[in-house]
Amino acid sequence: MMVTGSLEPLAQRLRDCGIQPTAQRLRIAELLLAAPRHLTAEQILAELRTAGARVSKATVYNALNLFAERGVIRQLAMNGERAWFDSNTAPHYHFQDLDTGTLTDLLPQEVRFERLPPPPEGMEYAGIELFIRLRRV
Amino acid sequence: MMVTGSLEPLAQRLRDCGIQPTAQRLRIAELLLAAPRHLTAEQILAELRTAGARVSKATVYNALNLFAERGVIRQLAMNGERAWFDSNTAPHYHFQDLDTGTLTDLLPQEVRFERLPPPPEGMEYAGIELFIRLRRV
DNA sequence: ATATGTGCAAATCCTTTGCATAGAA
DNA sequence: TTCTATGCAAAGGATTTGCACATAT
Repeated sequence: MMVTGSLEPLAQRLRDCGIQPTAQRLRIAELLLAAPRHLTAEQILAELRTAGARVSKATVYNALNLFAERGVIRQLAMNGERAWFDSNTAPHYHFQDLDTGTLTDLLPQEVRFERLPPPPEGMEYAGIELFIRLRRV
Repeated sequence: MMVTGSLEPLAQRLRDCGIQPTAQRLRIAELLLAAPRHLTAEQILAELRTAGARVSKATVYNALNLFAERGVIRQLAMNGERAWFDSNTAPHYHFQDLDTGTLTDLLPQEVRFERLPPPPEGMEYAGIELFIRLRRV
């Protein structure tokens, strides 16, 4: 798709990841990447529709999976619940409020490891997922 | 239920957690607690049935949720996938093989934090979940 | 022209629920 | 008896899939 104006940098970013910047994908990317956010697929669909966009649920899931696979966003693991998508792909970790399920980014400098195990023979690190679960006192 | 023999210590452990040691619960607990393991609900159901036990899926889920709630086992969060139940409730972390989904325990001394953030106002730590994701080189 | 993406509805997977029956206290 | 657990099948929620149509290169 031919993209002009303020969306061009976003389109280029998708192209750089080998993703065709279609209209729907741009809207989804815009939503997530405008600011660092944690959103579920349903939240994204709802926001897009409220904003008057014509998008289907399948397309939202397709786009999110594709983005995550190409490293544009990060998919976060929750206990059995729905998946959250994080536009912050820099290494960072999360607080998780057990009462509300809400995620909060930790600053990278707030967590530091003194020791980590070497990967087993023939394997390499693909990422570190760290949740600090919180409950109300 | 009246329990005798080798299952008595297990039954007592359940009672200590306020869980009635029924026949089904004992079989499920036995499966998980005989050795440290990571199992899904379906795997447990399959193992029990192969072993000739008469258990329903609902009972397996009920028991696992109850055990996890009472701290007998730990439920692990995976990316959108099904839940895994871990019989090791001591603080520890995991390797996760992204190709197979398999989890491996890390020894507590293999990970050490040099710095962790203080919990936000009015909140307290409820646990730390750490997955080191691995891929084949 | 050919490959790729989209929308819709139906299908699938995992987990929970409702309710009648069985078992424990 | 009274409370709790079990089994079954059906319901539920999140995500994927199949396929016809639309859009991109």
